Amino acid sequence: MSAAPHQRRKAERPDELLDAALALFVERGFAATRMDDVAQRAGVSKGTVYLYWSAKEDLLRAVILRFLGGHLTAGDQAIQAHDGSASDLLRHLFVDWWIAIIDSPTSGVFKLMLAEACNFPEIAAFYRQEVVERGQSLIRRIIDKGIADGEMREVDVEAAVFSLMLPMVMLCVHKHSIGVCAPVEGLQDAPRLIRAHVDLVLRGLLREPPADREGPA
Amino acid sequence: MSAAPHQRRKAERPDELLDAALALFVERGFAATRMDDVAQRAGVSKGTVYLYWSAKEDLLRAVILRFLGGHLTAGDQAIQAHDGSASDLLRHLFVDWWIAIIDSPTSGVFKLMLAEACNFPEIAAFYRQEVVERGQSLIRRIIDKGIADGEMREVDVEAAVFSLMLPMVMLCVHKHSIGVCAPVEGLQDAPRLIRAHVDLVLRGLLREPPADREGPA
Amino acid sequence: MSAAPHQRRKAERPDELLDAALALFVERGFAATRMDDVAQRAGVSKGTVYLYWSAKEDLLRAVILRFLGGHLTAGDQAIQAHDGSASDLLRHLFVDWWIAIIDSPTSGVFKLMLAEACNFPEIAAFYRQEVVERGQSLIRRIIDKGIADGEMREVDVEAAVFSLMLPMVMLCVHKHSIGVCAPVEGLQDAPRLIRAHVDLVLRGLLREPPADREGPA
Amino acid sequence: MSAAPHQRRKAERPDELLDAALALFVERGFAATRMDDVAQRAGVSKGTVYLYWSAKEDLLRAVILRFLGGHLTAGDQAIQAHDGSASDLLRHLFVDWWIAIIDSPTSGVFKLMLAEACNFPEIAAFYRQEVVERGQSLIRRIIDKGIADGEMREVDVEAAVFSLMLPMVMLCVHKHSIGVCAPVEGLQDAPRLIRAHVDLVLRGLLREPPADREGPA
DNA sequence: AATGAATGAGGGTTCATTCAT
DNA sequence: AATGAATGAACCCTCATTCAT
Repeated sequence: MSAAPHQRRKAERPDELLDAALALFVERGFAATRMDDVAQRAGVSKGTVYLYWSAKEDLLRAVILRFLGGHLTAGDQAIQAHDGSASDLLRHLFVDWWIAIIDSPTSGVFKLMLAEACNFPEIAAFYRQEVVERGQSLIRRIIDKGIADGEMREVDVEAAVFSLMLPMVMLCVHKHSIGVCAPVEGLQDAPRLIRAHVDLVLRGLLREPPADREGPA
Repeated sequence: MSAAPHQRRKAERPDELLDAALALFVERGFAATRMDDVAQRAGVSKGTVYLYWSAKEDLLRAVILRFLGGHLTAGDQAIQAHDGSASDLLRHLFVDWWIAIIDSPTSGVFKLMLAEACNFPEIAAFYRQEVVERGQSLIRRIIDKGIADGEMREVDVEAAVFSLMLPMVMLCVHKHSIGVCAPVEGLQDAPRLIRAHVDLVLRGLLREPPADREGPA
Repeated sequence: MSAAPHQRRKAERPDELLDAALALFVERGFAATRMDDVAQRAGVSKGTVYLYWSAKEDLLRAVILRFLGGHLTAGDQAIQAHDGSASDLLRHLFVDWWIAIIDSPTSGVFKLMLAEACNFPEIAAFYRQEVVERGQSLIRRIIDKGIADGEMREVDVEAAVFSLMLPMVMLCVHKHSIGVCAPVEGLQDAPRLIRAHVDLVLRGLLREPPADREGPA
Repeated sequence: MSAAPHQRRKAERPDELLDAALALFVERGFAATRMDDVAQRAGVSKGTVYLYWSAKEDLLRAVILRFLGGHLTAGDQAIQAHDGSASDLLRHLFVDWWIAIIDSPTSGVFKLMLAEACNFPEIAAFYRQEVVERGQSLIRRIIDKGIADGEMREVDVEAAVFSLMLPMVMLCVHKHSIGVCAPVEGLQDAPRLIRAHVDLVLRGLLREPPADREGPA
C-alpha cells in the first residue's frame, strides 16, 4: 500500500522479478541483459534480486521453470477430458492451446530456450524432457487415435507430429524476434495461420478429406 | 595451383575469421562470444580482427551478409529454369534446397538472426527483406502456379507458404540449439522430416491427392 | 538464581555480540568479517547489531576496549602485593600471567591489533599507551628492582624488557594464526616455552646464575 | 624509455606489481586492499594486473612466494660456510641476517602471513614448512653444535630456538604495525634490540658466561 | 528490543578496443 | 599485416547500513 522505498513485499517480489527477467531475457538475450535492468523493470534495486536468487544463472533457471510449468499439464488434461475425434481434437484443442500460448508470456520462453540451450545444457535437457517430448507425445497420441479409428491414413506419425508442432514453435519464436522489430506481413495474424495450417495438414492426414468449402483468404 | 601458403593465408584471413565468428555467434550467441575467441578459433591474435572490422557489431553484420548471400539467388534461378509442375517443384527443388541449407553453415544464421533481431533492427530489416520476403515470394509463386494450373485447390496461399517454410526454418534453428546439447530423437533425420512434411502438405494442397502408397516409416 | 532466561538474554546481548565479533575479527580479520557473520554467531539478526553500535568500526573499538580492560590492572596490583625478589616475580607472576592470557580471548586481541593498527591509528594509540607501555613499565620496574637489589647485572633494561615481552606476544599471535591452520610442532606447548624462556633470560640477567639442575626436556 | 600509456614492459611489470601489492597488503591487509590501489601504485591500470594473475588470491600467493624465496637459503649457506663457534654464529650471522631482514620488504611478509594464515591455509602450510620449520632447524643446528662442543649447557633446545626466533619475528611484525602509526619508544632501534637479545640469551645458554664488561645502554 | 527486506556504493573481474612495435 | 600489452568502462555480486514493522 505504501510507496516507501522499503516496502515489505516478499510475497509478490519473486513473481514480479521473474516477469521482468523473462521480458528482458527474451527481448535482449540472457548475456545482454543486465541484472540492473531486471531490477529496475521490477521497480527494485539491484541488490534485491540477489535476495531471491544467488546468481544470474539461477534467475534464468527460475524463469524457465516458472513459465513452462502449467501449460503442458493443462493440455494433457484437456485431451483426456475430450471425447471427440482426432480431427476435432486438432481443430479445437490444439488450435486453442497454441493461440493461448502465443498470447502468453510463455511464447517468449521458446525463443529464450532456443537461444540459450547450448550455454545451459542442463536447462536444455529439462526443456527437452518436459516440453519437447511431452508435447510430442500429446500430439502423437492424437494421431495414433486417428489412425486406430480409421479416420486417418497410416502416415509416418513422428514426422506428422513435427509437421504440426514445428510451425507453432516457430510462430512463437518469430513473434519475439523479427516480429518485434521487422514485422513480416502475413505472419502477424497467428490465429489465422494456425487454423489454416491445421486444416492443411489435417487434409493431408485424413483418409477422406472434407468437401472443399474454402477459397483463398 | 595457388600462391605460396603464406600469401594464400593473407587473402583468406577475412573468410576464416567470418567462419570462426559465425560458428561462435551461433553456438554461444553474439553477446556471449568474445573477440578473443573468434581470433583464436581463426588462429590469429585479437588485434588482427580489428584490421578487418572496426567493431564487434561490424563483424556481426559481415557474418550475416556473407552467409545469406548466395542460396536464395540460387533458388530463384532454379525455379525459373525448372519446367515441371508445382508439386514437382516442391517435391524436388524445395526439398533439395532445404536439405542443402540444413547441412550448410547458413542454417546457423537462422538461429543467430532470430536470437539477435531485436538487438540489431537494421540487420533484421535486411534479413526480412532479403531472406524472409524473397523466400516467401518464391514459394508463393510455386503455389500460385499450382492453383493457376488447376493442380491445387484455391487455398489461403499466404498461410500455405508459412506452413511450408516455418518448419524448415525451425529445423535449422533446432539443429544449432537443442539439437546440439539435448538431441531430440526423431528430429535428427532432417531429410526424412522434410520429405514427409512436403508430402503431407502437398496432399493438403492438391485437388486430387495421389493414391496412398505409403505406410508409416 | 538469575532473571528469566529471556530477560537474561537481553542484558547479555552486547557481551555475546562482542564475544562473537572478537572471535571472527581475530580469525578472519576485520575487513573479511561480515556483520551478518557476527550477528549469526551471536544468534541474532543483522539489524540487532546496529542497536548497540552504529557502525562496524564502532564494534571493533568496543571489542578492543573490552578485551584489553582488566588484565593489566590485575598485573599491576599483583606486583604491588608481592614481596619476593625480582626473579621470583618473573618466574611466578610473569609466567602465570602470560599463561592465563594465552588461554583467554585476550590473546586474540594481540593478533587483531597488530593486523589492524595501521587502519585504525586511534585504536593503535590507545593500545600502545594502555597495553604496550603499561606492560613495558611493569616489567621494567621488576628488572630495575632486581638491579637495585644487586640480584641482576646492570643490563640494557629496555632491551631486556623486550626480550621478555616480545616472545609472549608472539606466542599469542601465533596461536590465532599459523597455530590454527598449520600447527607448528613445539609451539603448541606454550606454558613450557614460557617457563623455559623466562629461565633462559633470567640466567642471562642474574649476577649469579643458579646451579644447573636441568637437562634438555 | 617512453612514457606513453601503452608501454611494452612485460618483463618488468610483474615485479613492480608484486612490490606494490606487498606494500599495500602489509599496510592495509589483504581484504582491505583494492586491486585498483595495487595497479595505481605500480602505475598501471586495473585491467593490467589481470594480465599477470587471474585473481586477487593468486596475486597474494605470488607475493608470498617471491618475498620468502631467497633469504633462508642464503642463511643456510652462510652457516655451512662459517667455521666459528656456535656463539660466534649467533652473535654475527644470526644478528646480521635478522638486521637485514628487518630492513628488507620481507619483514612485511611476516605480518601479512600471520594476519592471513587462517584465510589461506594452503599458503600457511607453505610458510610453516619453508619458513618456520627451516628457520627453526637452522637455529637448532647451531645450538646443537654449541652443546656438542661443550660450549653450551644442555638446555631445552626447542624452547631455546623459540626464545631466539620469536622476538625477531615480532620485531618484523611490529615494524609494519604499531611501529608505523603509534611508534613505541625503544622498539625503534631494532639492531640494538637484536644484539642485546642475543647477548642476553647467549649468556643464558653458555656454560661459562663471558666477563661482564657492559653496563646499561 | 528485534527483525529482515531493501538499498546502493563499492570491489573483483571481464572484455571490446587501442596502439606502439 | 600482425601482434599482444595496456586500458577502462561496464557488469556481476557483496555487504554495511537503513528502516518499516
